[in-house]
Amino acid sequence: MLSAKQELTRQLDFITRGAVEIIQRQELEERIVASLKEGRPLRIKAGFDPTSPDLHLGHIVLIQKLRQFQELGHEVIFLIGDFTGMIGDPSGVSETRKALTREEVSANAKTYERQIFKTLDPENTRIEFNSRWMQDMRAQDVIELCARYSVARMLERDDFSKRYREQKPVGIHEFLYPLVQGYDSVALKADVELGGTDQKFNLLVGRDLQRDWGQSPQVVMTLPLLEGTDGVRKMSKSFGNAIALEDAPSDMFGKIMSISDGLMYRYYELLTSDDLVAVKQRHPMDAKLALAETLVSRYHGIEAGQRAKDDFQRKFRHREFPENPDATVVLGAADFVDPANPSMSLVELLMRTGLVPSKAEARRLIAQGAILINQERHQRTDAVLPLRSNESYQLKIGKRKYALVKVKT
RNA sequence: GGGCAGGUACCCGAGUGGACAAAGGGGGCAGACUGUAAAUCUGCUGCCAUCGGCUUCCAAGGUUCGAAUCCUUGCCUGCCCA
Repeated sequence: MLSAKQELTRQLDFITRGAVEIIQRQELEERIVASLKEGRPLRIKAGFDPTSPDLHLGHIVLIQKLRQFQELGHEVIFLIGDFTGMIGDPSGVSETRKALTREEVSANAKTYERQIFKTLDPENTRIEFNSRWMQDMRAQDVIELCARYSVARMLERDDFSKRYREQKPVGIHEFLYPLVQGYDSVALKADVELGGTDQKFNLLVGRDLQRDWGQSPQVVMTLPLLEGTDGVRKMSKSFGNAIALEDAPSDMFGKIMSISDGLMYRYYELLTSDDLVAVKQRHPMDAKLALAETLVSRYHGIEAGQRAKDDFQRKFRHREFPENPDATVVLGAADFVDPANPSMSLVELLMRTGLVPSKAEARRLIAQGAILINQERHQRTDAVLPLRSNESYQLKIGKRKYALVKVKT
């Protein structure tokens, strides 16, 4: 049995690992002490915008931290910002976000639950929606909430002031976002709130508002933002650089493999508990394969992880045709002018796979030498392929797309 | 309410009557190189078609042989003054 002091140290170490900033550390310590003494778990809040239905690896950094709190016996509140989602978080963006409709928000929110429980323990997770207390607010209440903050303080935010300086629009409703998020902490009586480093401002508003409402201000803990596949910007669906938890195993595997080595170590650091020193001693490619397999296994099962790895090796390392091509086209008699001597233009064939957006694009790909049929390169844009009945053709389009064409006449 | 500046392809942005499917950059795609990457280099990047054609520069009208470019109205954005 650990002494109270040892237990405190253990919890603090565990909790603060990987955190960028803790405001205030001293307060966190006091809360844990009180929690231990009273046997009352801390309420840990983290909010998520249901702006898009897919959680991605970037969210996992935070969710993993929630999990750790959970392991220590604290109460995790997974707050789905269905109300705030209709405003759109202005954090770090250079333009007004598109607001979501109520329907979109609730549809997105549903898929969240399924995804987070691959990391969190459903038994000990409280899911809340901030519409619960926000939707019944009267105009008067909203005005009172607004009165707690000043425009000057809002404009302290870099993203607002930057947009303002650049003569880009800032909607008044966007000022409401941090206020509502802060009020959520009041409504939930949060002890600790987690967020990405870009959330610092919003998180701090929570402290101010809680003070106004006579609560002791929550401890704010910020976590690093995971860079997306481009290695530069934070992972975000709207940047198109995200690896979604519900990406198909082969996609997820492929996306992880395509990141740079430097970024791979970052992913190791933020998404796994592996020893970084040991990881860096491995050959980068082996390390990357292992990372991809680990992550795919985590979200799709061990078997899927292995299959994705095998498929990847076959596809890229040995340049073999994959077991599950991206498209399969079956051509029957009706597809040919003369079924006795079936043939089809290469352009048409590419279109049939659905993997090429337009004929112009198909021609470009052909001319650039991106098309291989049964290992053989075809570079004539006007090529017409004679096909044989009951035969299959392996079509490779560019670096990573494969289609199987079956002729059945 | 008044004044001014704007709205150009996925994004940024040049173009201010014909040579404009529209410079340049970013992004994306392809090829080479590699470790499957990253970085680098090269090419491509509206759509359909065989020459050629079609639809684009906020929207709708108009002027003109001809409009992204000029005019009118509308919508949207920013700034300044009230």
